[in-house]
Amino acid sequence: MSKSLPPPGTSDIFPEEAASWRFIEESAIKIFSLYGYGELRTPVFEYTEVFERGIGGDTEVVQKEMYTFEDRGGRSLTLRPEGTAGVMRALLNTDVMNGNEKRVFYMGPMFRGERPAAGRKRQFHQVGVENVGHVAPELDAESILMLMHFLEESGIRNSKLQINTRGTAEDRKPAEEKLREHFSKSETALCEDCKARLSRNVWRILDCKQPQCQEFINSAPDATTFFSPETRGYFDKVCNALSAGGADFEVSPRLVRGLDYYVHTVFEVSHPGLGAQNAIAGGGRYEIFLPENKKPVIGVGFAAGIERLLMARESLDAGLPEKGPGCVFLAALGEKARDFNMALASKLRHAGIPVIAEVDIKSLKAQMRAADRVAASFALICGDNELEKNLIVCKNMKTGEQTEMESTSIGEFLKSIGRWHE
RNA sequence: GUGGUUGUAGCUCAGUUGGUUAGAGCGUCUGGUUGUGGCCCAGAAGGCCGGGGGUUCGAGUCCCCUCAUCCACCCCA
Repeated sequence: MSKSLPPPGTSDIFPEEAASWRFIEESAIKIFSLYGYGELRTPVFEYTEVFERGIGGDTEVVQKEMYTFEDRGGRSLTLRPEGTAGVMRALLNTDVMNGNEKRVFYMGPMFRGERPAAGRKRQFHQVGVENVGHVAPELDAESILMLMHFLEESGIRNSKLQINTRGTAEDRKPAEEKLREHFSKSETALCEDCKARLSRNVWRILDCKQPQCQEFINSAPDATTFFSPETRGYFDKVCNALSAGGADFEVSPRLVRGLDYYVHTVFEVSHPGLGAQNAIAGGGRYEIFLPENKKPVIGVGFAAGIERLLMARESLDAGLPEKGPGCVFLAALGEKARDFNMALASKLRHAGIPVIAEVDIKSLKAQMRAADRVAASFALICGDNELEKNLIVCKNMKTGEQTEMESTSIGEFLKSIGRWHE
């Protein structure tokens, strides 16, 4: 076994696989652009407080999953465990706090010190979007519709969209009381985790998968019924706009998300092709407090896990768009021909034709095998005979056809017959 | 962090109750007459059997530790 594996929970993405990644990323750029979003690139690490305040100190993520370190200047920095907080921090430098709407998307690696499992890495990758600075139910709905559009573009079928409302901070207090009241009655029967959640965060009990808790979760009151008429009206508008946009969704009063900053609409998309970690995307409306800021930044957005999107695609046997033509392989017989090929390779590449040239002196048989292995669409063969007459042998690897031609016109010929310019 | 699983060639895996020079398929390389790939045939290279310790006359096989993998819980994307 190799001793050169990357650290736990990370992986190397080789070219063949990277093609699928790029497909997802390009789909994201294409679709998000259709909705007026532009890319924002923020650092992969931030001051630790950006996440502590932005995500919420009570969350699992902040408490035990962050990669935090001190830099040489004694600053406490943290590798970003999610994208939203850093984006908000960056947008603070704009006029977003004055009600001006900003639409941005991001993509890149995130880091969480969890135990790796199916669909979970320590370095994982997300694409996400944020609509910041403006509140309207239509924007919540548009964000969700954009997510579904993106999934469709990415070739991901059979996904399931669930939505819920978390209300506002004021809405939650009375609802929380009712829930605590309900679960307190059966405290001794709850699982250990839920007993702790009873005081720390009752909402999470609704999310619990332990069998012994299900009975009490099912009999729990629908928390949203305790929310204010305004909040419920807001949520109705989101649902109506979603229906109008043609989205299939399910309202799940028990959908609770693990980050503290959510208010009003929350949503999650799951896919059957994954495993225990079946959420491929999730998000919602949020109010985020950052260091030195009294007012929260408001917005709505989501993130999708690229690894999980790829798993979903794989379960569907989704193919990639047709590959372009292969490269041209330059075979040489002898050192003179090899040197000639080096110069020719440079000319062809500058003409936009991808070229792999053999640098070692070896048998033509071996070189043709190599050409086949790299899936070359043409092989150009050059030896002493050709050099003398300024010719070159051009072999079409697919048909086996072979023609001799002037070496000076080979570039034009290849461009006319190949499809590299497309 | 808690459980379980696995760890033998570049890859996928065999290795019987511990017993001589550790195997297969695929891949790679070389050949099958002069300068031609894919198919076929022949041959070759390539393994501190994850690492360390122990039991034994003898360990890839048994025991302990360690590292890593995969999966589940937790939580999330």
